[in-house]
Amino acid sequence: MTPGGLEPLDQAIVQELAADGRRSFTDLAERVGLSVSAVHQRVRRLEQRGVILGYTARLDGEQIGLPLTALISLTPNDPAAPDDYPQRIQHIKEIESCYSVAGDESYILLVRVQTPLALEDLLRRIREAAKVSTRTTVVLSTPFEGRSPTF
Amino acid sequence: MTPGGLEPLDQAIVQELAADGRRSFTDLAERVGLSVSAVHQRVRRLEQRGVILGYTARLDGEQIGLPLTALISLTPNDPAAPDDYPQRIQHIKEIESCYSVAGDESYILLVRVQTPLALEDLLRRIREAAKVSTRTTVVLSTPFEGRSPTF
DNA sequence: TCTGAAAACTCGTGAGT
DNA sequence: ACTCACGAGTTTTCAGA
Repeated sequence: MTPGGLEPLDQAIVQELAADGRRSFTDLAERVGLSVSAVHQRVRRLEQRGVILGYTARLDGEQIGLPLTALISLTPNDPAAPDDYPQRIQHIKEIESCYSVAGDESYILLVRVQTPLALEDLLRRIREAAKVSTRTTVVLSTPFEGRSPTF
Repeated sequence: MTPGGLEPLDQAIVQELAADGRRSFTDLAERVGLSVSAVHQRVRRLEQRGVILGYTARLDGEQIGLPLTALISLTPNDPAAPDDYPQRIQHIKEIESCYSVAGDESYILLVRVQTPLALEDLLRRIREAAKVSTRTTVVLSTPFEGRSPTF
């Protein structure tokens, strides 16, 4: 169980911030048993090393007007074309995540839009920008999402 | 363009917090053009209404010792069984997100583990807990993930 | 890399418009 | 619903071990 390249103290800090990204240094210091300034230094170092990539508010898609979530699989039209798909589609704001995958398809995208019509338009833009075929799986509901990892 | 059930001011606040979940109220106040306490009130209300579900640090899977990401599709073994799959698998910590989907499969899971062996073990636990068949797509790389939505 | 202390800044609340 | 004001708490920096 555990060691994954990260010191126990850093691991504890990172886990606390994954669970609550707005936890104060004072609070973190108590939980991990260090002084406030030691925690401060460690968090800054974790940010600089790229262990912590950033902080975000998790939002309810329904309530922010993006009720339709979908997973889109991408298959290149021309298998010989250079593999620069992420670059070609990164400007498309509706794409939240992009995974390069092993399997029948090359990429899987997670997208959020307002309406079915917006999804149709999005698919057209993705196909044109990346010269790919798409296969779309609509998300009906999200039992849970973005839970913080345990390690 | 825009109105999705959220006031422009709330929209601006929420967008700032999606981009940087640790932004201070002072900072937010300047950006949206309100007093600090007005922003404070609005953020509290957004949290209570469930528009903001929480805050998290985004972490680098490689660096925290969970380098292997996978997408797992679930198909019920017994199509007549009650649909309580999320409940049956929510205790499994490696599962970060769970989507109920339209299509050939019933659910798609996003998971993170240390090693191929840990993935094998995880699949066994999922199949046993939920009485499902699984189809696994291994993530080779993540060009981008968890980008904040624009709305 | 840690601690402790001081200064600057931010939070959180309450009163008032 | 917003602003202003104030005390409490937090962040940030620095010297020293």
